[in-house]
Amino acid sequence: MGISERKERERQEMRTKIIDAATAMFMNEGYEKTSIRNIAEKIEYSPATLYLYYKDKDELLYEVQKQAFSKLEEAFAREVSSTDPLERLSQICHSYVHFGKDNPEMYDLMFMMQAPMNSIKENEPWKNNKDSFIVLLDCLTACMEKDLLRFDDVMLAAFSVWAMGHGLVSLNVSCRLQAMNMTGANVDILITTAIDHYLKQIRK
Amino acid sequence: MGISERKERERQEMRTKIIDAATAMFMNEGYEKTSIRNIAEKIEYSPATLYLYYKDKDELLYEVQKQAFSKLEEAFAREVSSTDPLERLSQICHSYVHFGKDNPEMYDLMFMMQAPMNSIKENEPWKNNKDSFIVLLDCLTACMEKDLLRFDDVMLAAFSVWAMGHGLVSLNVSCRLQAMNMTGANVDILITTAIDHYLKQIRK
DNA sequence: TTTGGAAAATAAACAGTGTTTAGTAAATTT
DNA sequence: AAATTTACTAAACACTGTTTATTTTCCAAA
Repeated sequence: MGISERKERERQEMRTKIIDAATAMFMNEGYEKTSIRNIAEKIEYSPATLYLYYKDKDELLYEVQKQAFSKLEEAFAREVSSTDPLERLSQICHSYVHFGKDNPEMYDLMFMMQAPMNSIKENEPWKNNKDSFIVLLDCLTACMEKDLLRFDDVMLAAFSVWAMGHGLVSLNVSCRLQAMNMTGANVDILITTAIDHYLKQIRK
Repeated sequence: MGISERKERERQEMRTKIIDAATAMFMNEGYEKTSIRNIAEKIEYSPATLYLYYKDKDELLYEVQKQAFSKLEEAFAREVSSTDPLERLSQICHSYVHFGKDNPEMYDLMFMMQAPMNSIKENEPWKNNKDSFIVLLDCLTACMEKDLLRFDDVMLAAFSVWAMGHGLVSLNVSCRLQAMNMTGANVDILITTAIDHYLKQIRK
């Protein structure tokens, strides 16, 4: 019978309706204005309804995070095009930094906030970032097969590059770059310079 | 007359009483359990009283952050002892990482959370981290005077080292290292290895 | 020493939050 | 058409940060 299938389809439609609204509010209105009640109002349902589709707010945030990672992967697909491994690595880094600069709220949700990580079951790894991490991992593997980098271990290389990129972006997102007294465009230049400098330093 | 002086002294005592309680709760009970009401209960005053001493919660968090930076400076004073600039740089990095690992809630407040930064006046730089940043800056200046590092600009060097250290620590604090499937002690080793590797890479 | 006024502390309320429960309305099955 | 499952929601609960009006405490002058 096709009726239970329709029900299941409607259920999925409702789920995407919710996270689409949540994602949009997150990007436009920001984290502050994104409450269960506000999301419910936007999709014209009662707040309690959201709990029929998601266990709690953390689980909802986890789904929004998943959406955000899709957007990062899209950015990679658009901006990482070179066949030269080193050039690819540079494109990945700059695409990552660019994404963080343009979507600070999303970046916060993806890499900084504690909340969405609470809905991950014990002994189950976080896998929302898997695909985008693999992009980096594959690129570094290609680099190291050609012996282009000052690393012995691919995992260590991936972790190091990620940490540097994340360090630069997150210090900006969390407004800690006020430490060095510079504003706006200067910060962008500083971050870009730092990334390029780092890529030179790890090159053989 | 000494009476207004006593009043001022009592006012300061009350202020420290509040942030001491807040700091303790932050470190022991964690961020979740640290509400204005809970702090007020701990020091046996009404919640409204706190607002006679601090404008809002963000300002309170900013003061707690200040306390946290004092603790980081103490850690530096204890653990950064070498006269050799490169060895000093290594000590600074490891002390920083160690601090972040042992005080994740404090680290969050110092370098990741948005909240405490909201109480900084426009056009006024963030200065809670000034002293600890200067420790790094001085060390790097000494390193570069002896031409030991692959950097031209001290500020760029400081920013890069800080970003790398922060990247490593904050990805751990925010539980994003579940990405690489490893737990507990392995993560510590990975972070330490990454730091040491980085220090080698930036050395001339 | 009593009284007036300033200063300090608070009770209670406001507007918001995430979440649960009990009850209603709609859709499906019998 | 009646019974039952499903979908939804109104209302409440226990919190949150913050403000206002009121009370208590303190000090200084009459």
